[in-house]
Amino acid sequence: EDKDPACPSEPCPNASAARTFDWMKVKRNPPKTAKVSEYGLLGQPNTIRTNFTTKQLTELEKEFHFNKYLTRARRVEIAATLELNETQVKIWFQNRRMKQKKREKEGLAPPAVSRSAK
Amino acid sequence: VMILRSRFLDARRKRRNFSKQATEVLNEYFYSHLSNPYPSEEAKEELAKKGGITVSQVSNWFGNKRIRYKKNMGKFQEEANIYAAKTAVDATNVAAQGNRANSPSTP
DNA sequence: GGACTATGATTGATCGGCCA
DNA sequence: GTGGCCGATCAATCATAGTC
Repeated sequence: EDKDPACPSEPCPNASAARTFDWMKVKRNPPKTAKVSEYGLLGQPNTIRTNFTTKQLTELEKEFHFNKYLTRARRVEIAATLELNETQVKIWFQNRRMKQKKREKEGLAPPAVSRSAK
Repeated sequence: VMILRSRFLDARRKRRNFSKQATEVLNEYFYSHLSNPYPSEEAKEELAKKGGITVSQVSNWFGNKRIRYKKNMGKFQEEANIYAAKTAVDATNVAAQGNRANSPSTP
């Protein structure tokens, strides 16, 4: 493949910059949320970010309120009930914890019941 | 299927663009560290302070900026040239070079 | 008055590092 | 070696602000 030397010797359209640094080439592997056999044929169900339903999110949120961390058993249970991977449930809790932390750090007002219309 | 995309009342509803000052500060850092636009936690705090925004907002800004920049570098050329002239601090050796000015916590 | 673009925020998922 | 968590980041998308 080529590297696109940017402009080692070749003059760039503009006098300055426009170089391509490593961070600009970073490519993330596509999500492996594949769920083979679900549709019998691929087509393209896999890949792409999963869209959690309101119901799933509600249940996850409810569980989170009860326990910030999951046990293996509980995770399996929830995954089955909500029709999600164990990994998805695990990741959801991880992200949720980070979100909680973020809100506590800045928000100062983490929780609570929704203040009627601001 | 109901496509319940109704993110019912997200927080991102009422969004306000940053002040010119904030944008200025962020862009200056971004383009003067174009080789590695990943500010440290300390740097983010300082940028937040200078721009009058939160650290999270600084993080969001850099996240969006990096993605959008690399997605369409051409579109940012003009902007890049403008800020490139302002400050030139090639980041190749920034790591070895301490921070600028004074900082609350002693390095 | 409504496309059409710019931009800040959210979020499922990835990457690298750490630890038991 | 294996697996979960953390912190940071990516990448796609959402919803609004701004422009014409």
